[in-house]
Amino acid sequence: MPYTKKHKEQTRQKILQSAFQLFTTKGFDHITINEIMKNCQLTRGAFYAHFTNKASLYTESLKYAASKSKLSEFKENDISDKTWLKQLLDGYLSINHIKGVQPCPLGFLATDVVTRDPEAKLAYANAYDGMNKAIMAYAKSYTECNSDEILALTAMIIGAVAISRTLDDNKTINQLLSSCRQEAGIKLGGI
Amino acid sequence: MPYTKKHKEQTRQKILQSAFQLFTTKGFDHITINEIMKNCQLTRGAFYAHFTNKASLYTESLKYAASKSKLSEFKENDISDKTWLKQLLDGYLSINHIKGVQPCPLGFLATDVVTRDPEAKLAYANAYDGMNKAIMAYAKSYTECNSDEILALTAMIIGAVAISRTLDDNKTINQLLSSCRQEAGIKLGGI
DNA sequence: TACAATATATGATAAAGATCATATTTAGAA
DNA sequence: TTCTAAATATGATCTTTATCATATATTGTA
Repeated sequence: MPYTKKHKEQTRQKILQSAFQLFTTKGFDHITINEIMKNCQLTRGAFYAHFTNKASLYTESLKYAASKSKLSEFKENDISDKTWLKQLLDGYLSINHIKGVQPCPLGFLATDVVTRDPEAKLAYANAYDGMNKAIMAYAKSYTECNSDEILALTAMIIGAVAISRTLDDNKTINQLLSSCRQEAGIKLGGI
Repeated sequence: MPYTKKHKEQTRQKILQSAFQLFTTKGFDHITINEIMKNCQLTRGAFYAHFTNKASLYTESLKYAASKSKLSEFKENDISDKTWLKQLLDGYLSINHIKGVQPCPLGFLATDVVTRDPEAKLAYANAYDGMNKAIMAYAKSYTECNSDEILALTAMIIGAVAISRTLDDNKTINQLLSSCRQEAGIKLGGI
């Protein structure tokens, strides 16, 4: 009985993490299984001991990321102060986020996921739902916003990330991000 | 001297139109040159008499669409009434738009364009700039909005389109679109 | 109507990359 | 230390598709 189950599970998670980072920043079609495996010090062949194919890895990596997301953590905590909002805005709408540090799939894969299989789209939709729920929960404590206003707010935040990533000029990006931080802050009762 | 220049130009435009429709709805990597040509009753081989390669077709089709966009028309007209806003919101934030009728690349290609070459990104950035300018021009007449607020508004609108396309449930889509129409309408001085 | 130049179509090539089949390595247990 | 089953690596295959090379079709003009 070589290798402990723990070891395999750890390897699996390394692959998921690697895949998530690369898929979100480059998109499904621009990343090879080779690259994903190399990125976590493994090789192509090992892949198929863990996943059936590339498409399922994509879906699994989305689920994996959602399960580790800070957004869901926030939801569980009793939100007791406004630091959550500040963290959200400063983290999500930041140049660091745009450049790929802890990317959120909602903004990064908004177009990419459209052409994926139903499972992948479902994973994306669940993450989207989670984000809305988390912000709605916050808004309930601190604002008079109804859920429609939160839907629009979420679209703005995700849109800002998606658009920022298409732009080359950092000044333009910062202006966009700053505008959206400002608007979101106001809408959510101040930071 | 067979074929008039006009004929070649018309063929070129047919290809551009076909490419734009297919690229925007499916993304660069999920459309083959074959499909683009078949979609306008031509075949693969004819393609290279008009364009050097697939990447340049993508860029050209973005420019082509931008040049025909209603957004730029709006900018040129003296905006004399509020029908422009109504048309924008009802057209852009509509299920018809989401489903691919006259797709706008800003929402449809937000992620896709990130991995394209600099020329394609520039074409996208120009279209984005055009949209902002058009809405800013409108806002100047009808609201007290500053340009930062318009940047956030545009992000919301584009984000709403991008997210809607990822979702399968029409009810959810309509709710999102309706929320954003509502918010945008208020922000821009009522419809 | 026949020609010429260009547009279009067809067949060939070649590269990339997902997946499969097989070989090798690893580490825990006897 | 040796053995074994699972994990990992390597090599081979096969499909897809962009692009190239060549052949055919078209149409305005003489």
